[in-house]
Amino acid sequence: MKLTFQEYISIKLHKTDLNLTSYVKAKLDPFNLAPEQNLIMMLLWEQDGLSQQQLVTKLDKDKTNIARMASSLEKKGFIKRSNCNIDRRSLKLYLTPCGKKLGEKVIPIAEEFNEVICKGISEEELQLMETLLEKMNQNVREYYN
Amino acid sequence: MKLTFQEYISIKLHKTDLNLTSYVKAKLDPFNLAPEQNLIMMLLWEQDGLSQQQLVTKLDKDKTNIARMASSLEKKGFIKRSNCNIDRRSLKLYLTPCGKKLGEKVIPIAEEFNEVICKGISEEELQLMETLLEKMNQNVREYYN
DNA sequence: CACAAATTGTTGCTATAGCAACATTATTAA
DNA sequence: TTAATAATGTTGCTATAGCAACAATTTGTG
Repeated sequence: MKLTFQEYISIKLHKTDLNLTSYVKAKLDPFNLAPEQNLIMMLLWEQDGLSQQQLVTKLDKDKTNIARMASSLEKKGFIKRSNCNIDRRSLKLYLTPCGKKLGEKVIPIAEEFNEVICKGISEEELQLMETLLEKMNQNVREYYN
Repeated sequence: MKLTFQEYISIKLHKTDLNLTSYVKAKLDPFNLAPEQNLIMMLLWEQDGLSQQQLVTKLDKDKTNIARMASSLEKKGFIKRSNCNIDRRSLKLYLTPCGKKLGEKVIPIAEEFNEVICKGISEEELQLMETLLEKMNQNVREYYN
């Protein structure tokens, strides 16, 4: 079955993701915070003192990215990195006062963003969407093995 | 309403997109073709001789990216770029014999990929997913204006 | 305990992704 | 028809994104 370019679900998904990311980027620009860096901050606002490796697991990203984003966040003064006493290989990320204050401004924006994109979408539809996304992830994982 | 990190639909969408892209990347690596470059090729296999500006519109990307990817595809020998006679600002992209032959191998892979990720998902569910993705795009567009 | 293996993080590389500023060409307006 | 404006593409910048190779540290095995 020959598909047209527009028919690939992965392409639509990709475009939507880029579109949403671009919107987030614009919203966060005034705070000197890039979208992916914000994901790290979101996790730290939930739980301070995570290690880079923990962020790798939670964000499902390469350790290289995490290291560079963390370094960038440190340069901006939002976090401090310090070596873990128990495992001296490990770097832990701690919010600075500046980073904590940032959360008070940015978290409401993140929640508003979520409301905006979900407007007119029912709880059931949202739930199904999550299920389908997870199903796709699983399909890919299975195919790898 | 305070959301947990895992509850943001945009984050799940983003992760799924990255996961799918990473899979595509691995599948296309043997062909010396990056995922986004492949999108350009897909469009050219459908219709040869598109201009960079046409690709910008179809792919919803910045012209900078298109220019650089097109340049890369040209270096790899899959396409040739030539100035349009009617509008001399415009660059048109044409498949080389090598680029045409590539399509015979890669298009089946793209279709197989689509089947893999859609496994166990019904036509109705897929349709709803597309509708919801479009709805989210629309929500963002409206909020911009 | 000593050495092999795994873990954690960094550096260097390439590929997206988009903004701003610019050059060239085409179109529109006065 | 000339001048202002649009459109098309390029260059330079920053931010993801992930691979390979490496260094430092910890863990596991003999």
